[in-house]
Amino acid sequence: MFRIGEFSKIAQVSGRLLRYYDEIGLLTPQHTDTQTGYRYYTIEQLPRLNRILALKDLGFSLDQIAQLLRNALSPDEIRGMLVMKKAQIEQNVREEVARLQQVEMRLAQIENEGRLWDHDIVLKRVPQTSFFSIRDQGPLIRTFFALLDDMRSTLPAGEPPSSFGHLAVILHSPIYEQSQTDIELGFFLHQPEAATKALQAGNTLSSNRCLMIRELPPVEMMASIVCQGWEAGSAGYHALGHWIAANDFQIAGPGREILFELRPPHEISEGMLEIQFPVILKEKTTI
Amino acid sequence: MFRIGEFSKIAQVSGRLLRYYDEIGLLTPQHTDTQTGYRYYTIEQLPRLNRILALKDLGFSLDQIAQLLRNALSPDEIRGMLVMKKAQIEQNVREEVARLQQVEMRLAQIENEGRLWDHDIVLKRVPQTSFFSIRDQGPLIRTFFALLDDMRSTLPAGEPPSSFGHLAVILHSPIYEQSQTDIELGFFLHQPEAATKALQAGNTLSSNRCLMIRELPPVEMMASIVCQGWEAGSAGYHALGHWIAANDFQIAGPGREILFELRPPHEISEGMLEIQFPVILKEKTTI
DNA sequence: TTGCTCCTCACGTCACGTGAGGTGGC
DNA sequence: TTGCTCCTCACGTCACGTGAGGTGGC
Repeated sequence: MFRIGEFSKIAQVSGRLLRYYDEIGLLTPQHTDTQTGYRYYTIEQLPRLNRILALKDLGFSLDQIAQLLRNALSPDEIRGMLVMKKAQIEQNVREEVARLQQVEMRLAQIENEGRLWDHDIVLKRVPQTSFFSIRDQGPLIRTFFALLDDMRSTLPAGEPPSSFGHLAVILHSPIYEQSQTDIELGFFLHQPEAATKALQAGNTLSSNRCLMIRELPPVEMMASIVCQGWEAGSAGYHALGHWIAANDFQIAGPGREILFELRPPHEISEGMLEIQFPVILKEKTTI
Repeated sequence: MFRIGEFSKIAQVSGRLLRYYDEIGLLTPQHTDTQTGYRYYTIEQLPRLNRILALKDLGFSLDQIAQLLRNALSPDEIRGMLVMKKAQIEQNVREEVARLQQVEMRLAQIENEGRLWDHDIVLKRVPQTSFFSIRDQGPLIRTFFALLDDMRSTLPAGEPPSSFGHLAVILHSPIYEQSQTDIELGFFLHQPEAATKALQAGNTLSSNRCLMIRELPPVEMMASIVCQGWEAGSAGYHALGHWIAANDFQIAGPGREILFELRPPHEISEGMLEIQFPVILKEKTTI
């Protein structure tokens, strides 16, 4: 029998930790003096504590550890927990590596320019999103309004329901070809089910275009700038392009334009928008 | 001017987050109505919010972000923060990868044996430690007592000071060669400075052996078992050896014996001890 | 008797999420 | 007037660390 101090020294943990594990029932001392409240541990309890610490190190919560040690789980259930944990750790690794890239990028930037921020361009990660959209080709402005009309005609009362997010345009063709573009217009979806319902409502399009719901993949590095109005947006494109080149990035996919304000058609070009381009570090070319 | 709801929708964050950032002074609304308390934001504040979110994503705390955005830091200081952050993330990656290995090992184990734990053997990570030691070769038992005597003679009153940790033995030669072993005996150190002082006190050894303080490297995977007494310890060695082979590990360095109890010589072999061996996954041999 | 160890509260951590209960604006 | 949005508390999160203030054991 050891008092808490000895036991904590043997196990290389704090007394507070042992008291806490007692409190939550994870490791109850062999005996507790009812008079003094003193906790007494035995050496046979050390392996259990070691297991707890080992599982904690794997990233399990104390709650999960309690389950794992209660012997209430079948090997299959334990395997399930391990597989989930493995996937989670792999995800963590991917995230940390992405973070690392970003930090390295910032470091390079500060070497080049002496500061962390260029104008109002920010680099961020964008998670996976559902996108409810319609796509066509043609001259930029005309196609945009045609798609917008089509989209509106599918919405109840021409207004996007509250489960819809912002209006966005995905630019599938290079931006400098304004006469023959390939663009996709749609709404981000907070709850994809709501849109499915809208689709099922059976609204038909006046054109023979196709409504679709798809998942936009997550983007690790998205260079973005916010502009007020399409005129400023044009300048924004230039700034973004310059910034991307100056920081040794290259564009790695279709750009997006997010329209924060859904104004009536005649003044829609005054609304605020965000221009986004996914980027990756330019691979170094051998000389 | 946007009310908090609109601004939060534009920025894709919660209202609570904006209120919190206001509360800690990280992002104060352009204007707050003194009567109603309503917060009003402008579009010019969006880039700042985006920067905050981007830095948060890199793993900085809100406190650090506040510093970074206060423009109170020189480029050099910012670079310093980034370099530190980079090192930290790299450390995280290493840790996550080690975790991943451990989880994979557990998965293999549950496939093989149908349970997570074999007897009382646990696999754990052991951090770097300072070790205050003395080393010699010879028959195991005799050399052990000789080294222990030597070590005692250097300690004030023959007792280890409180800054010393447990007594341990490192087995530099294979354990089955009991007649001609190479062992290192010493104490783990909580505060290396204290031991340095002990060394400076100038105690000389009766033998011509050498006291040393060195850093034991961290061990990612340490297979360990706790036994009561040297007899049980002998069985412990067998169990460990069996377990290591059965789980496709191989021993990857000198083993350790940690003696938790420093009893008087005639009954020291009754004390509790932990046997440890660093292991790695056996590389798969091509058939 | 004097230290030393142990005890039980109870607050702090970090960045918000999540109600509760109440009010302003169209 | 009715919703809708906004407000301010205030508790909860997770696994303890860190005192404060008091008592038991040799």
